[in-house]
Amino acid sequence: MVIMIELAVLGFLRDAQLHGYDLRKRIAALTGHVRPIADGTLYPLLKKMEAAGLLSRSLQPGQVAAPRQMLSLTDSGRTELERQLRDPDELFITDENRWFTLLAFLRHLDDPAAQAAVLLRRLEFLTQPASFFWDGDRPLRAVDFDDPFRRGLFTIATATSRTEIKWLRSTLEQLEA
Amino acid sequence: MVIMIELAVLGFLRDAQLHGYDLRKRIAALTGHVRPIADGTLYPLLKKMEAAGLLSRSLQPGQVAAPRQMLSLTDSGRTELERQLRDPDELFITDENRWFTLLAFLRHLDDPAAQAAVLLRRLEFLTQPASFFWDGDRPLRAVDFDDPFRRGLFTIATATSRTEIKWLRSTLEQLEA
DNA sequence: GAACGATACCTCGACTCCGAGGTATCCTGT
DNA sequence: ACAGGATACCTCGGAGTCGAGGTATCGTTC
Repeated sequence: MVIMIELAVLGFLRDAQLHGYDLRKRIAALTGHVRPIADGTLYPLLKKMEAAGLLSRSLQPGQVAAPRQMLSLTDSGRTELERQLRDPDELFITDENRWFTLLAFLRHLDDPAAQAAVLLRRLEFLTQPASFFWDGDRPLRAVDFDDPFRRGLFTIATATSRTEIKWLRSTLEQLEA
Repeated sequence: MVIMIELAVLGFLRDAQLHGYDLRKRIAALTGHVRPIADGTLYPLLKKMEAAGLLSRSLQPGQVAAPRQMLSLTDSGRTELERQLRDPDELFITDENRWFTLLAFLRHLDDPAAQAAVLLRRLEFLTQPASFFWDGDRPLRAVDFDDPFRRGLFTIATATSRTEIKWLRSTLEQLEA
């Protein structure tokens, strides 16, 4: 299982040096409304990433009270960010919350072709034949249900896919121009 | 952390008795394209749910070869399903994959008012003021970025929310009629 | 009879994440 | 001086999940 917030940590630190607390707040803003991240997840991860040489820390006086850790991305961290952006784990392609995290930092890939390759993966995912329910080999559609909630499921999934597919195609055209 | 697939197990078994292998395939169809569930997650969970009295198992000859376990929801399991549908964990409201699981089985709540209450929670979630990025106290919008990917993030999130909000409102009207 | 493949279920060590509880620092108010 | 609050960071035991490896059963083929 891939670490959900590692990419966010790398991405935000690529944007700018940040204090741990600030970083926490930015991650919360990006994905926390869907899925909050506990301190118990973040701080050990920061520690681990420092140990792995992905980021460095220096202690500074706090803004109001407590001292704070200034976090900076190392060259190694930068490389790791680019690696993760270029070749993201499948869950970053399929799970919306993770996909949004990926989008938030994709500009840090210099190569439009690499950016396009990532978008293509998402496009393939969204355009693959899929259904939530099957009758043997036959995918069931909204009309197969007299249940408004299952109908809603299809309606929502179809509409949201359509919107995103449109954006993906349009953005891919720009990247190839 | 709430068990992601427990609701799916309860829901599918509420639909019909199923063999473990069939159940696995249905869950995979419902949510597996986004997030596949490992056997190591499912089978111990079935065991745990049996121990908790939520489901019962009886061994049957397999369709082709190996013997299979026929799984049936108990009255207790039924009650637990209704409890989870009526008062779902917050993550089932906010995380799309889980929300879809919830929608798939919401018809098993008899009370339209209880169904409506769940939809209202999702509506509140989708209509709350939110942004992915902030500048101090100010939420940033798509126009604040010249980065096409962050712009896309807002575009996609806004459009998909709009679609679902529309469906939610329409369905709530039907439930109240 | 043995090997293989398909069906069907299981375990285990490792990893990720949670939530509760905690520590540390500084400033303000009593 | 002490308590409380806000800022800022940390740990730990428990829960959920993964992926790899495994067992069991039956039918088919050689």
